Amino acid sequence: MSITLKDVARFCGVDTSTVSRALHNDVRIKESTKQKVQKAAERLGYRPNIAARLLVEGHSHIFWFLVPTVGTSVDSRISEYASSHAARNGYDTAIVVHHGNQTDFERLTNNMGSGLAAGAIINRRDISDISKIHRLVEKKFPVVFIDVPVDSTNTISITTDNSLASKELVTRCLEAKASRFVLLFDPKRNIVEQYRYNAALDTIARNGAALIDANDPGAVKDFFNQNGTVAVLASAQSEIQAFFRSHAVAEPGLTIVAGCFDDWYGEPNPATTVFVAIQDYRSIAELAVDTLLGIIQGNKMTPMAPIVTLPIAEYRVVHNHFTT
Amino acid sequence: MSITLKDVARFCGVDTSTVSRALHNDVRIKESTKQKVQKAAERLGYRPNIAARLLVEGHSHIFWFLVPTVGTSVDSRISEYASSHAARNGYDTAIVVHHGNQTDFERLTNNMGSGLAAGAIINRRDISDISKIHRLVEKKFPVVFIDVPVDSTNTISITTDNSLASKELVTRCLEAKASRFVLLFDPKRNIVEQYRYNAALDTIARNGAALIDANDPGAVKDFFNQNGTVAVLASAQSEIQAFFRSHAVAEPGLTIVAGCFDDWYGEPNPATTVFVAIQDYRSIAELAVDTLLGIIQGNKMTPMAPIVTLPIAEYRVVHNHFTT
DNA sequence: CTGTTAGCGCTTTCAG
DNA sequence: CTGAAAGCGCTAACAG
Repeated sequence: MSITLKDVARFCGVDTSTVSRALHNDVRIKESTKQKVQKAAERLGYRPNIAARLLVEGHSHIFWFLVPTVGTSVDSRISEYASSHAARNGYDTAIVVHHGNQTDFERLTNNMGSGLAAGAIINRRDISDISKIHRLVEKKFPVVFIDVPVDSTNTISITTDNSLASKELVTRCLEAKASRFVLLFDPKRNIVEQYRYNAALDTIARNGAALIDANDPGAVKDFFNQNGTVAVLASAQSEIQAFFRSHAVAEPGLTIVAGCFDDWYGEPNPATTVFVAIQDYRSIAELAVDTLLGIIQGNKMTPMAPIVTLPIAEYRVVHNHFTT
Repeated sequence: MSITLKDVARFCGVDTSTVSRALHNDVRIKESTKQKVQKAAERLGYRPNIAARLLVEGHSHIFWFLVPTVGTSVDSRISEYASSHAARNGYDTAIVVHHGNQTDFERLTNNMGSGLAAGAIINRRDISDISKIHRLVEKKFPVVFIDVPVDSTNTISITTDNSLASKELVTRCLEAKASRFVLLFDPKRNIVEQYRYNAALDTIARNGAALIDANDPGAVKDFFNQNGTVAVLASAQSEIQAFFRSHAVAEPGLTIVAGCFDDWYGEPNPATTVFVAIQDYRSIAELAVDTLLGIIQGNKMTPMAPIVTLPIAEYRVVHNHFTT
């Protein structure tokens, strides 16, 4: 068995409550006993039993960060910032993966509600049914949604202004003289894709550029076989790259540009330039944590909109260093 | 307040112990009361208080996966597999980030030892002082190290056979006719880099190929300005890419190949081919989880070596689709 | 300044 | 088959 308060108390010849208070730096405890107790605790290797503390206090100091997967830029960056910011406020962060799997999601949701977590930041991407969460929220469990918003009056979502970002990416491509576009956003996948698709579509139409259907092989072939400048837009690098690899040919008179979100690794070939909308991970994370803290402390000072959208942090431009 | 055992008990007109047993499907409870209790618990929305359960049972069913950062391939892949495999064995996994920061690492280590975690899988990359962990291990806290091994008799580490992998990468480059090498491994950074560096060095020397010093600007310039085939090896894509971008020129008579670990995104230009050693994330993860379970169950059946090395899962070859 | 006491919600003997 | 009672380790009134 490990060392408990009782052991330290016996060792020091005081009561457990005195030890507890001494270790919490209670002002009422004499400095000398504090020293004595703290030394003893250190020497005996005392570690508080979190479960017992939790049971008494009724709430933990751990946030859960519920994500579909680690390993995507959004989730990993936001969780890094969130865990740092939470730590600054005395909370630890546990990142928990739901694999986009409804069963896992609900099991984890149950566990959250069982007192292990003080609150949760949730990316519900790939999860369709979040009624369990709504039940938790009704029971005052603090929850903030992130990235993929939820449209409901009693929840708060924090996300990037995807419409604005998508519009900006199209604009950059237009400035780079693109006159024909392929959009790889899938509006049926989720609301984020939908925003990105619609805004891009709208901007393309407004500027009289041409939209080519990515699913029409003839049109796509034609897309890469004319002169001029073309643009390919998607949420992720991998989608653009897969599209290039299955369709693109390096034509002398053709210039290819691309636009995507979050990140671009490796060289952009055959594209000459890629515009990358880097989300403001830090602001999203810190706002999520602050909001969660506000809810926990019953802070109704700042009545927030159900969905808060933040602008893109930076439009990074990746150039081709090794021309095709 | 939330619904407790007592509430359910009162609602059913039975004792709390009966409710507890009914919900655990205890054989001694009459089928009819079981039904009644389970229905009531469901209807009232009863959720067990994990803290209370933990307090009496003395151990949780949560593994901690302690990583320097999420967002690198190794950590994210392994944690995905580990969390799935743990779930199959009735354990949840919390991924906790130590940011390669000694203070965070030790605080989290303390928390682990406080009963919240049943055991931990640790990637101690970027953490120099792990004496706290050794103390935990002495107190029988189940720990398995992963990726970056620890050489000590009372801990178990699971890692890739980096020497073998590095040797293989060099061999592939040699087969691709590379005669001059640059190694970007940093043997001073950690033991993994050291293994990779030494094995590569050895294989290059054995085969009579030339090693060029990456820190000598003149030598590097010369490296890219001769005809023939050259190879650049590193642990991560980003290092190779940065090296290319600051030094490489596309020369007609020069062929560039590269070798690295874990992943390659985007196009490989100016390299024509990249050999990627993909670690066996799944085996590493599952072995780590199984080992942890073994330790927890006091399973001394399989006396393991302190460091277990696994072979690479796959050598992926990435070709240049859009030639320079 | 410190000890006594009660109780957090649950599991688990021990009785019956 | 079920109830009574103890106790996990800790915190927080309440006394003194």
